[in-house]
Amino acid sequence: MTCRVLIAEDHVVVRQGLKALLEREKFEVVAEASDGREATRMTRELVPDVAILDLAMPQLNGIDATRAIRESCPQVRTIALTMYAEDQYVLAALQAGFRGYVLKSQAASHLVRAIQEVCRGEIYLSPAVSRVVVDAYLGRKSLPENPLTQREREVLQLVAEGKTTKEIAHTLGISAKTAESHRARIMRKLEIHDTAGLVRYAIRRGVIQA
Amino acid sequence: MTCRVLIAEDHVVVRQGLKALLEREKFEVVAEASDGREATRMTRELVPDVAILDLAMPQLNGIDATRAIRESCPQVRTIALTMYAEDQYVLAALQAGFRGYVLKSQAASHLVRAIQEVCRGEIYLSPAVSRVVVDAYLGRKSLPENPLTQREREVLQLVAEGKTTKEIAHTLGISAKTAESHRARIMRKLEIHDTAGLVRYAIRRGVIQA
DNA sequence: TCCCATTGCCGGGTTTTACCGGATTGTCTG
DNA sequence: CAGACAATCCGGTAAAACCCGGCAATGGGA
Repeated sequence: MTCRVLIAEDHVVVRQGLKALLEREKFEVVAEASDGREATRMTRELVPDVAILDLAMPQLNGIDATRAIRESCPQVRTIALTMYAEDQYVLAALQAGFRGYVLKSQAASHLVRAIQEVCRGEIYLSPAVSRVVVDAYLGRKSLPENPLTQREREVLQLVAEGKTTKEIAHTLGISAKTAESHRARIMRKLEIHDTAGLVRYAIRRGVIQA
Repeated sequence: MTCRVLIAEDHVVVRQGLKALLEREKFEVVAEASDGREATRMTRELVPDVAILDLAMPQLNGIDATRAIRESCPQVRTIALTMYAEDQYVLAALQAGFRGYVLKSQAASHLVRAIQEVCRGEIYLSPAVSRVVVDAYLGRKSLPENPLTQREREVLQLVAEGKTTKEIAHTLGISAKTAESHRARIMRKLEIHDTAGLVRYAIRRGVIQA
């Protein structure tokens, strides 16, 4: 079976690299798009079997592009190709109708496999993200944005600003031990186990600026 | 002329895509690295003609990797491959000794051209970044002085990535005590006295991404 | 040539973090 | 009302981070 593929990815070098790779694997790359809007338009015109979409694209992101594609061409299956493994992206992608989710940090063979499976009507998830989905199912919770409570976010911010536990306790008018528990619970929830990780998380989430 | 190339890029799919692309163009890809440290080690072992380095890599970023490469293998020419067109990255890259600077948003032909030029001893800049360089020359715009030494920046990056002192020592092949003194010296120089502050500094300076 | 910056190493100290337990109160919701 | 969860507090331990000295080899620049 020859599988007709569309690639949407804003970095041209990367996109052409993917194309070379897929062609070597005997897929037929029928179109390349630089942004989500172009991707939806080309999909309508050419109706590929599979559309591979980067999530981070100008004009229209991959999530919304898939929603658009599912409306106009429901028979076209889409695969997300991204560097993000965080649950908010994964769950949002699945809700939008992606049939595959592949991390850029995985080997190319994963992408090849994903295309084959999705083309056959199956679902393909990168191993690292399967866990996220199972967790979400078991918890019956599509974690909204932020699993942290108000109080925990306050503590997170102060930690990320470089305050010691003692200073945090003083600022919030609680005991040092309590501040410590908050910090510990934050770490458990986020599965981050060092201060540096908390700081990076806080910056990514916009809790503080670098 | 066959050009022996090393590719360093942390996202495996992207890296393998680039490899497929370059091999189609008859370059010989002699090595692939997932981080800057691996890239410098492989460069020493295999001495390629050209090393293509992503700027954003774990363990050791592309800028510092090029510095290291220029010390141990000055005959190896390096090309930066990145999504960043901001002057701080471009100028820092040139100061570090990169002979080529290609944006991921450019067509693959630019990368091919860059490899050919650089291999021949020339300099290659993506059109969009040439402007930055000329501006900097005309305006005598230079980067804010970075008070840290190469070694200190390496330690800083690892600290900001959440590595413990012991892990840093192991990574760099030095004693834990030495790693500790580096960290202490960094803190004294920058007048930053906590990990969180170091992480924010590292992100501001582009040593790591959030 | 002499000096200084850099890098690496060591001892010995205090403070803070990270992780392990457990407990109480109030609120909101099914 | 029961159960879940948020927020608070507490004790203990081992590891790590932080801070203070000093010392030695190196190699390049004044």
